[in-house]
Amino acid sequence: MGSVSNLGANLAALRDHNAAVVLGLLRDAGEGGASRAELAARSGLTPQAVSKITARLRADGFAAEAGRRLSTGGKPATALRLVPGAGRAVGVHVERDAVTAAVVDLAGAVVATRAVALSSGATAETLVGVVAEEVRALVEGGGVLGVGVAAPGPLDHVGGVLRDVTGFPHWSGFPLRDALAERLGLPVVLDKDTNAAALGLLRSAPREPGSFAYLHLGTGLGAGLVLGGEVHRGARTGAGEFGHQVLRLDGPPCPCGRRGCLEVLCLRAVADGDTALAARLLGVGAANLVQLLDIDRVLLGGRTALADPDPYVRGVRAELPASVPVAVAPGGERVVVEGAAELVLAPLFGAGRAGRVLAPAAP
Amino acid sequence: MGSVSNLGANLAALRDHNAAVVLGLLRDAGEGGASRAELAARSGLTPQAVSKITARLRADGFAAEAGRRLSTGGKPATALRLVPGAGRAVGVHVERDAVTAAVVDLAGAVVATRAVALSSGATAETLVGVVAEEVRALVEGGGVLGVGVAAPGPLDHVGGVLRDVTGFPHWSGFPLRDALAERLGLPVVLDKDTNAAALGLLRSAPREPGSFAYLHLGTGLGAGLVLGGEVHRGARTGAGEFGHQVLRLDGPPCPCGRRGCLEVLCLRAVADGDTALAARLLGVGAANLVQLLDIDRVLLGGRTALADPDPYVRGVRAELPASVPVAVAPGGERVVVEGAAELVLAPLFGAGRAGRVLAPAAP
DNA sequence: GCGCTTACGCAACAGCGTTGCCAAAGTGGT
DNA sequence: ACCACTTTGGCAACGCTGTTGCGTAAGCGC
Repeated sequence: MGSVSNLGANLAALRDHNAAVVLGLLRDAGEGGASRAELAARSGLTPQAVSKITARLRADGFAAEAGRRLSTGGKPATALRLVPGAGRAVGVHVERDAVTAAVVDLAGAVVATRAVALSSGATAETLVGVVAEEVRALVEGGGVLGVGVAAPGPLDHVGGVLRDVTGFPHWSGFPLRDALAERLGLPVVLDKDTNAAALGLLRSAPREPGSFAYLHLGTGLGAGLVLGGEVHRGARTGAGEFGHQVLRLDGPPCPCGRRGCLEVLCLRAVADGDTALAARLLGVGAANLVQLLDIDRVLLGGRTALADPDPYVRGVRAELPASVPVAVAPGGERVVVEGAAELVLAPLFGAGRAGRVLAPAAP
Repeated sequence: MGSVSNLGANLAALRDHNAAVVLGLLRDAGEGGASRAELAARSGLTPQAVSKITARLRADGFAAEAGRRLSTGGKPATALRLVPGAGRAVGVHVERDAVTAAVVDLAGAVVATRAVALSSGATAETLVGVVAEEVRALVEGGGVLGVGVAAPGPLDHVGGVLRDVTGFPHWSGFPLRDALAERLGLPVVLDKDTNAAALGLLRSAPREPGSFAYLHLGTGLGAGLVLGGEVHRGARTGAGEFGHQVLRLDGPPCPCGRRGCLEVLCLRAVADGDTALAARLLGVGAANLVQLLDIDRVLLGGRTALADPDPYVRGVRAELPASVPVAVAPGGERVVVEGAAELVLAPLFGAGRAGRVLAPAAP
């Protein structure tokens, strides 16, 4: 079977799982909160189980009562809500020329932001220093659960190692996650910028169907894929190489070694100012992807697409079935930083762990 | 978060999960079986928990002791193995011109097979009758857990409904699963033929990495995708439309409404006898897919590919990174029937349910 | 024969969600 | 005002889970 779900589960895992499920429902419920009975209905747990679980969450400070609802014919429900301040996470967006960081509370609201430019020839050590400095400035309040770092791909999410980032060959192989974790004394998660964006978008629209593609058109062309409510990374975090699909056999050569890649064609059209062609190409690639994976909707982002979004939305929409909505990713560039923070928060809420819902027994 | 994993879990779910995990490990262990200590190490469960779980499995007839291992310095281990005869499943492969069925035991071994031709204008009711007849002839021994049906797409796996199967427009919308289930009095699962094949291949090589693509080149061109050890179907079982990716902008029109689809180009090359071109086209499509999803390996199947496999394997391999192995899917056409049976068996062994490892409490 | 290691079961246990029951607090009919 | 009813939610006892501590079986090496 799979390499992952061969794992047994114990009572502690059961408890943690249910706590995360309830916490996730509380977060999705937002400001209004949710009553114990609602939580029971949505989770499939018994009302009594929910009472016990929420009692633990309240004792730990993660949840609190928040007034009464109107009666629906019986005793009025007591609303419970997430206590946003019970924990924080830092998201860091590493770009080729800048580092942006933000602290986010449990509800996903941005508490503070920082940004700093990155000199063009920065070494990996310099990068660690800059990021550590930004994070330190943000975590002074304490209560920070961890740091999520979104960086340009390719990279290794599992190992936390950078690969051959275009323009920064000397970063290749650098264990950014562990270096940062040691320097900061905090847990660190590393992922591709497009994956972080997809995670952020997943968070901001939890009620939407389970799969979408975030297409990022900036200096390159990549994608973040959410399949079945989970970010799909692939074994080596290599998924999302959306730009390197061949759309024109024997087309112009691409640095990746093949010919007629979407990225080459599309970026050339952008350079030529032919936005309509670029949009059409993007649409054809999106249609390939949507057909292949049966994806529910498409979101566009990236500096180039955001600078003049309408023709891209129209062009992509024209190539897709009418059943697949196309829109600009809300939040602009901000989704990457927030998604990076979400890399830390998601496990608390029972997301991002479908394959390992139940961890093995502690050693 | 996802639409699926908002579900809480109770002790019954915990027990079932662990039982399935252990049963899956026993099946993967094959003839030789596995000791309780090995099961404990692989599952992460306590040895004592494994003892209890295997005691239940033995009491239910699913597992049995199978001799002693050699000592490794202490008390020799007692091997446990799956009892293959404890349950059976029927797999049915519906093609446009034939129906094949097979009974399979818990270990996946084929116990009996049947095949019958299907007249070209068969109605959906005729199909139900033919399939029911084949299944009835096979289940006489009893102990059958369910029936898995693999049919040409598109179809709806969740609803168990056929869609517009090429050449059989009158099948569209027919609820094959429920019709069969009622007629047979057995649980029925319906899935696309390519997905069944992928599931069968996943079963036959459980130790391999977690993702692969099964590319099926026959009268059409489709794919079965296994991502992270799970078959990826998409929300509407529409995933795997591998043949309708555009490889040549403004190429020849395709019945799907677009132009330059891989399927059109590839089938035309096949019709022209230009196997090398067909193979190269298949390879380019495969490379697009491998890059997009970070897939570990590629398996080829389908009548056309199997008739003359070498050029296809070579052609596809030439377009892929060297790190991605390409091979002919072992078992030929047989994988579809066996995979269909696996649709029934997989849930017993803890596979195919990563998103719903823990079911909600019983109503 | 002795010490050591490994495999595994028995018994007591802590902790999980469940069940049965009851109190609280509204609505709506009379 | 009163009563019947509905809905919310807690308390206590319970059944069942995997865990822990310890004892026993059964091999190896010296």
